[in-house]
Amino acid sequence: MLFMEKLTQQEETAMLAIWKVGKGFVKDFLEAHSAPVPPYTTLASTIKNLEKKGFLESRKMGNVYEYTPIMEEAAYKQRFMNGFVKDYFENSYKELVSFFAKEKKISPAELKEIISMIEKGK
Amino acid sequence: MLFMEKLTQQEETAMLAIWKVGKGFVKDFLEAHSAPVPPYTTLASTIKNLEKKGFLESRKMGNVYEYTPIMEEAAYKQRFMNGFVKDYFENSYKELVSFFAKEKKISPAELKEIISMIEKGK
DNA sequence: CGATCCTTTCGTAAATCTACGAACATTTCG
DNA sequence: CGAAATGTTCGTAGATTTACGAAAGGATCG
Repeated sequence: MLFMEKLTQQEETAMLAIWKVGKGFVKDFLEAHSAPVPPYTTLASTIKNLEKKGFLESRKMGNVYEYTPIMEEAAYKQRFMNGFVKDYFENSYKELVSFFAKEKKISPAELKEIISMIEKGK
Repeated sequence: MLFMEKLTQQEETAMLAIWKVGKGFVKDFLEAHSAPVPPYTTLASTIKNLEKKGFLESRKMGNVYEYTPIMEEAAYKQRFMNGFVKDYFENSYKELVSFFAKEKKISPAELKEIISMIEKGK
C-alpha cells in the first residue's frame, strides 16, 4: 500500500458501515450506517467517491451495483495510527501504550493477558 | 472538556509546533513547524483560527501577540483516540493494544516494562 | 529622516467537501 | 398496461478550508 487517498469525514463514516457489511449494495450500507443516516443519494455519491479513491470496487449485478471493500480495515487502521503515533508519540508504540496505561485506559492485568495471548500464539 | 472544536489538518499541524514550543510568538512557531513550512501570514491566520477555537490564548506584549496553548496536548490526544478506539476497536483499549501487539508494533518485553513501570508507580 | 523589517489584520481566489434534488432507467405488481 | 418502488447518474448551491497577498502600524538603523 504505497499510496492511500485520504478520506473525508463522511467517507470514513461510510467505510465503517461498509466494513461492517462487507460486500453489499448501497441499501445495505445505508442500513448499517450509524446515525445520522444520510439520504440515499448522498450516500450513493459518497460511495462513488470511495470507489474513485480505490477503497471499493463495484460489479454490476443486473441493474444494480454491488460494492466490495478492497481496502482492508486493518490496513487502514494501521496507516492511520502510524501517522498519529508519529506525531504524538515520537513514533513509538510503546509510548502510546504507556500513555494509555497511565491514563488508566488499560490495566496491567489486561496487558498480561495480551502478553500470554501473544506468547501462546507462537 | 465538554466541547472541543475539531481541527483541520493545518490547524493540527500548527498545534504540534505550538505544543513543541509552549508559550511563544508566531515566529517561534514558524521555526518549530515541520516541513513544508507555510508562509508567515498563512501561519498567522491559522493561529488566529486556533485562538477562536479555544486552543490558544493571546496576550499583547508591546505590539506583538504572545500565544499560550490552553488545550493540553494530552487532553487532545485522548479525546482524539477515544473516537478512534470507539469506531475501530469496539471502544476497547485492550483491543487496540492487542491489535498492535499482533502487528508486532510492540513486543511482550515492552509490555512487561510498561507493567512494571505502572506497578512501581503505585 | 527615510528605508527596511516585523507583525498583524483583512480580504479573497481557488479548491474541496457536503448534501441532496432532478432526471432517468428498470423492475414489480395489482 | 400503468403506478409505485427502487436505484443510478449528474449537477450544483453552499459551506468550509487553504493559502497567501495587500495594506498598515510600529520599531529599527544607517
